[in-house]
Amino acid sequence: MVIRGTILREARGALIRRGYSSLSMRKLAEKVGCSPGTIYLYFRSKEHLVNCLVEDAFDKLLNVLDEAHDSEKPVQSLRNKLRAYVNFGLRFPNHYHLAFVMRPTGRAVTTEGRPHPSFDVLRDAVRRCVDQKRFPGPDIETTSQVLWTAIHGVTSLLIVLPKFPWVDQEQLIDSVIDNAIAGLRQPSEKNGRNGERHGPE
Amino acid sequence: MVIRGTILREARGALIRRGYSSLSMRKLAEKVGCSPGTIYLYFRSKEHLVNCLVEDAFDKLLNVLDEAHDSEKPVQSLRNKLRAYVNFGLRFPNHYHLAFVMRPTGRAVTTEGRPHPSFDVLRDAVRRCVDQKRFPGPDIETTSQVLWTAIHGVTSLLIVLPKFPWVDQEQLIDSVIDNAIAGLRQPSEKNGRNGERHGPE
Amino acid sequence: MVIRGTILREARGALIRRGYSSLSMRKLAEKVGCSPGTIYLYFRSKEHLVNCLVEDAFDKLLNVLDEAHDSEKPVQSLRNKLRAYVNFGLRFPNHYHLAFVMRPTGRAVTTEGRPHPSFDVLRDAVRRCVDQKRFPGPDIETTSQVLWTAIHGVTSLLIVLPKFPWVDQEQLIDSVIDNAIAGLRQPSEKNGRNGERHGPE
Amino acid sequence: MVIRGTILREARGALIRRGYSSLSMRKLAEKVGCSPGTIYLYFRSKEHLVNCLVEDAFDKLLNVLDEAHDSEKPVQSLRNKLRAYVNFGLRFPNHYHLAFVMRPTGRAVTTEGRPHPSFDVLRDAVRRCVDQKRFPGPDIETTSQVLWTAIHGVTSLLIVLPKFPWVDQEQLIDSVIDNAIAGLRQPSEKNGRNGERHGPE
DNA sequence: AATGAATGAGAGTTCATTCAT
DNA sequence: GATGAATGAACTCTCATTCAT
Repeated sequence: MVIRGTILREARGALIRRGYSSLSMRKLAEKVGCSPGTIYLYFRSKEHLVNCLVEDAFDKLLNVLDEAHDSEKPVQSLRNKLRAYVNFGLRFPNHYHLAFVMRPTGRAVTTEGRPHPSFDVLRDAVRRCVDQKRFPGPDIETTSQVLWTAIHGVTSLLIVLPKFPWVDQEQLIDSVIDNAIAGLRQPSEKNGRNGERHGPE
Repeated sequence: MVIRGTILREARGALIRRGYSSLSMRKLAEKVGCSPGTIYLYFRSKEHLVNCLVEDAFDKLLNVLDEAHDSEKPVQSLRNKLRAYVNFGLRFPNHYHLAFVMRPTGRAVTTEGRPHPSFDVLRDAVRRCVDQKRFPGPDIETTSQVLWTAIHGVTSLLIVLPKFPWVDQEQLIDSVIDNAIAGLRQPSEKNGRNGERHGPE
Repeated sequence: MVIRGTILREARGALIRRGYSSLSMRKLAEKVGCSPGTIYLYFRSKEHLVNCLVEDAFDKLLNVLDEAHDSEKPVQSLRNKLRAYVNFGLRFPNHYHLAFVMRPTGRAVTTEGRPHPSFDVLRDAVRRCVDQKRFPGPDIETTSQVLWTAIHGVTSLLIVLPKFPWVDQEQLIDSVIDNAIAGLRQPSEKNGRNGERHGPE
Repeated sequence: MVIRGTILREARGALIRRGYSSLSMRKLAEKVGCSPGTIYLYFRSKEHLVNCLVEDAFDKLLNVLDEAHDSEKPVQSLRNKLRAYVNFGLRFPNHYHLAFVMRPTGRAVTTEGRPHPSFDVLRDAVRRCVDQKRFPGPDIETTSQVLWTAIHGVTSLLIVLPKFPWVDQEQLIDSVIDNAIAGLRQPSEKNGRNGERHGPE
């Protein structure tokens, strides 16, 4: 069964490097050190193989979020989850890319219209903050999605554009998380797209 | 020369729908209504064609940001730029995907280590806010990158996961932008990744 | 366009020799002297190629039957058609095999439940015999089918089992046709499958 | 040893449904419920397996012909054999197809240039008719072959072209046999392929 | 400027078969 | 006896690309 793991590992790398269509079962077999047919003993098809990769990525993410240090202070706890999310993306960029950037099928992230359990973890952490009056907003769903887009933004850009002249990476990530949470803590000023309705800025 | 534009247009659509490797020069020629060889009169290779697509995408983005309504109120002006960025991504998901999601090499987004001019537009807008004391932070570069990751996060997720059960899209985008700017306006509390150093949360 | 003919010719031979599934597009290309892809410039798929072969076979048969020497004596005319049919099978065993023995799809011989036009030629010849009182039977359709099965029997067996210790081939064919027609000329004794109902035999 | 029978049975069905080359040892094993390797314990190779199928088919046919109800009336006896032959083909189309239609080599039907014993049964029945003066012709071999081609014709066409708009099947078969025998009973008019030598037709 | 016929490489997949266990 | 993992060759078909016209 060690060969199955090898296939997954090699496939993950190749998939990110070259994209779905350029992931060649033949070349993959060569890298793995087996014959093309052998892969089909473990995976029904190329699509099945990629689906397994995505599933794995989500499972891994869910584990990471679950295990993120829980604090009695709910905001700190949320902060830990957010940071764990980004760390996961940076330590397993292939997994992250698979799950949220490449999305060969997009199936895994939403099963039948419901978000993936890993998003539930995030939402729960937000809910606890609201329950304990740390955040004003009543709209837990919106808040959760805002936070998710924030950390996805920094994670995916760092992965996809590693050569961009980023400021210090740690500082950037901290700033993103700090800023997102800081924004939540004060009563939101609703400043819609039409803009310029309030006082001088 | 009209044929060149047709090729680019059809290629752009097909590229996103099917991915780079599934973009077939033969099928492209069929859609365009010319022979396969004809494409090679305008583009050296498939790679060259795709590079041209990416360039175009960035040019288009730059135009959009430049033309975003400038206000005398610098924060409103920044807000307009951010909103224009998201709008660009949503109205031209093909371009956006090409420019910021798909290209693993990120060649176009950073030419020789320097950010693309469209990022300069964003940084300038931030600088004006700081100059006019709307934002406390002195670190313009970090602030700009934080804002970029925020709007990239929401833009790319909306594009990549259209079936996710998002809250109302306009509301989400507004919230993201509001929250990001709100966070900037108050003195940031530095709450590092080790967490739990401050008072009760 | 000469290459298309070459492909068809080589494919016909290989198809009979090795059967549909063993007809290899690669090997075919090699025999033809072109690359595998070239075949696909002329035929959409392997199935399409084989269908063309079958169509051709039927067209050829129809031609042969149409051109069979028509006599003023209707039975002689019928006899000529029957003999032409067998001759066709023996001179173009590949075509015949394709049309009536192998039948990879079986489409060609009956289009939407109707017999192929070449069967019409045979039926017309029978009808003329009946019209001119050479044959007693009123049932033209049954008579035609009986004759067809007779000549198909000898044709296909001669093709499929060339090594069987046949009596002289010409004599056999003549005997088959003679016998089939001789049987028709006398009022048929209906001797059902249960048998032994009539007088001593 | 029950497994050997299962293999043969499943193979027979698959062979006809899908053709020789599409008969997959792997899928066969799956249907049988054993591993691919197991089949090779009973059959040296795919070819060997198919040869066994053909042998079986001939054995079965021989049994059927032998057991066909023998009558004291020799023509009726012959008729019974012919009818049994057709019935065999229709009740075991897989076997029949294997034995007389599919095999291009025709190995089984002629072993070292001699006809298969099942043809002997037919010839014997003919011989008895001639011995008892029911048939005029002295040429038993030709007569036997003529009869064989007749019943093979109707049998194989009914199997190969089930969708052809045949007249009632029983009626057709009876007509074929009646007609073949009727033809034999009257002195054959020798009307060769050059035709038109005799009186008006 | 444009074509269309052609190519060689390579894609995913299935095959009959082997062999250590 | 029987297995199941593995193989290497073969499959149909599509690809980006070239080039004589």
